[in-house]
Amino acid sequence: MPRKRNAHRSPDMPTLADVARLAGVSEITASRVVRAQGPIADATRARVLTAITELGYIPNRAAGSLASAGSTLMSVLLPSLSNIVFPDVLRGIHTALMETAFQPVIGVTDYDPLIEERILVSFLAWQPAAVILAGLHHTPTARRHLEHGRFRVAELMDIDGEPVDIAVGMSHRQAGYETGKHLVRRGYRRFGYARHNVTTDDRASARYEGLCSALQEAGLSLVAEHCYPDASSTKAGRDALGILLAAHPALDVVVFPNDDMAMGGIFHCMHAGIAVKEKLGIFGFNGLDIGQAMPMPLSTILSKRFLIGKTAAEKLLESRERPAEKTIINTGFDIIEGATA
Amino acid sequence: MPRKRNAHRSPDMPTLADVARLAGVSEITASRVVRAQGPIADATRARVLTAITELGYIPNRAAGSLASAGSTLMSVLLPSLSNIVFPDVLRGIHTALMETAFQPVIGVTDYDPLIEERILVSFLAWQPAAVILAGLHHTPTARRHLEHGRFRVAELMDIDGEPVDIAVGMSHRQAGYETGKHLVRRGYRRFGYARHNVTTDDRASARYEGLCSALQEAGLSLVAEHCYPDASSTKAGRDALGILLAAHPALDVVVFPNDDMAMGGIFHCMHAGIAVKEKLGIFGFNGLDIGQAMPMPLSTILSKRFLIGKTAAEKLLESRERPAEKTIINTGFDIIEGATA
DNA sequence: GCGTTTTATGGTAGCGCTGTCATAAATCTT
DNA sequence: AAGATTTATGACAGCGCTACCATAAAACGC
Repeated sequence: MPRKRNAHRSPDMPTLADVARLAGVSEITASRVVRAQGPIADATRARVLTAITELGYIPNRAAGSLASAGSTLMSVLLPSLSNIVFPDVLRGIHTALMETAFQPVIGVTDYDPLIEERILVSFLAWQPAAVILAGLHHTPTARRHLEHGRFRVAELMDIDGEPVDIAVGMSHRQAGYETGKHLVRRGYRRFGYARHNVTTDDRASARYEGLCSALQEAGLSLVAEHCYPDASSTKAGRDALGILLAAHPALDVVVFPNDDMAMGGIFHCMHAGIAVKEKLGIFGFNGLDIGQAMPMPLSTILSKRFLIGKTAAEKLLESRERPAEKTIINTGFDIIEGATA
Repeated sequence: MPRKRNAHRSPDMPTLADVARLAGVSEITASRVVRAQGPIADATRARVLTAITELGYIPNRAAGSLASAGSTLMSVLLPSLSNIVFPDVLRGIHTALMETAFQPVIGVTDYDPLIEERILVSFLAWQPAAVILAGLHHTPTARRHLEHGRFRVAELMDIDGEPVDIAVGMSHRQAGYETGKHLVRRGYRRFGYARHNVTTDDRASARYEGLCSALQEAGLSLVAEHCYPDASSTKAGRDALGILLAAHPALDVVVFPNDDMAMGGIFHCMHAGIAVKEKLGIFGFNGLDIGQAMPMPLSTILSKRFLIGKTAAEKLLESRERPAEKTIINTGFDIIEGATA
């Protein structure tokens, strides 16, 4: 019976059957050549490859996914693309997937677990080979999907908790704690903290708690904090420090949730003629390149974002099946002494 | 005949048939409810929706794509994720797709047309609804695929050329030209240029050419240029300016291909005690937030990256079919006077 | 040289969904 | 009220590919 349905296809879009016919082999053999799977005689492979080139054949991944109940897609759910942190993670993922057949599909959750859940479900419709998300905190529904799905799962950035499958990152609580210890050791005593308004940034909160507990151990506590009523940015840091110092001029060090804001803090000091480090210490988080290229390199903690993304993707590729036990990979962090605290 | 092939599926993964059975309707009716397509009685829709919730049904997009010869994926090919420019574009795209069924699939080309071609072909295997790429310059093979494919195409950033379907961006040649005019008007005469090593960044080259022709019109020309032997970064700008000034101390203004490098230039001046603007003008490109949050806001050109991404994605969604005539949308640019030139 | 394993290939039956066409019921015309 | 239109639903056949099983030939073991 003749085809009835071709109307909606390009008439000249070749299929595997066309390739097989031209190469004089069966469809399944052609399929094996395309997927580089199973034993194929060299001569046969060459014939099929020639036919593919000749026809300009492009495999239909939808059909492949349907038939094999799996795909070469990797779902990546990131909280934000507004600062360079998550693009760095994405770059790491991309680097690991470069020479593989896998392709990342990106979603941005805006730090909202409900949006994360919604996007996750829509991604699952593609039967991804793996799902990568940030943090260990998800909605119950999302968590259920992650646990019961037939795909690998990597949770990035944070390792303080119980992962579904793999966690790659660092302890943000410890980073905050080490920040506190370091600054106390340096002689700072009157601590300020400049927060931003994203309350669901669990990592920032964990660092904050770590900082507080380090201060407590030293018999200190935060003298002042200010929450900038908007998202994190350099301007936010600059304005927040201004407000903080106006109310508490005696502060001798201010910790920021990230480098962007900390650089804003430095810019405020430059503008207001405050001697950074001598008069007021500034400490950030992330270790962005730009902070290190400043005349006075920012004191901060280097988070290994590229490495986290790359390691996670590589780890996911190791086995298609989820192993019995969970994996936690600590990529650690480095304190960058810098010149601002 | 009983199913033979279920072994590789989760046994409890419900299909449309399960939903239809539970709701007491045919598969196609259930399908119409899922896709919100075609006329459905309210009562029927409600019954199907209930069944979907009850079963936790997740549609299989691979099957849908196969049957309809189309997908809800939008392929996005970006040159880089290393600075915030393309993540900004991606954010714009993401914002436009937020409430739609479309999902971006990201590829990074590293400014290499051959990698772009390779990734494009692998993306076409998913029969995307649209392809978004940067620039108007592609390999002949890529161009052929773009022209003959059954999907919309948007080429971003640049509008100096002939698009395949839609182009959204600005004239980089003109931006460079306006930069030159502006600086000449300000009284600068001895121009330097600090380049980076990515020779395939066509936009940067176009700006460079525009700058040169503006200088020529004013009877001037570049006194000196330096090509930093590495990728663009703040450090690159800082080092490049150092080298440039060592060889040509008489320069009174240096133009950088982007804000990252220009900020590095400012950092060099701060470090070397050079009075920015009075002694040496610094001019960038992009209008990054961080440059504007500095005590001395960077003089630069604001490129509307978020808008470009958002506009392109919105435009692509307007019609599934490629219209007869090509569209060019000029999002323009603003000169930010700043305080550094 | 005769079983046994390995290598290379093919036939067939779906994977889960949607396009097409058909039909029945409800609503609108004049 | 009879025909024309719109609204709501369904039967069915594939979309292009791969899992599963089968088969035949070649290589191997002793």
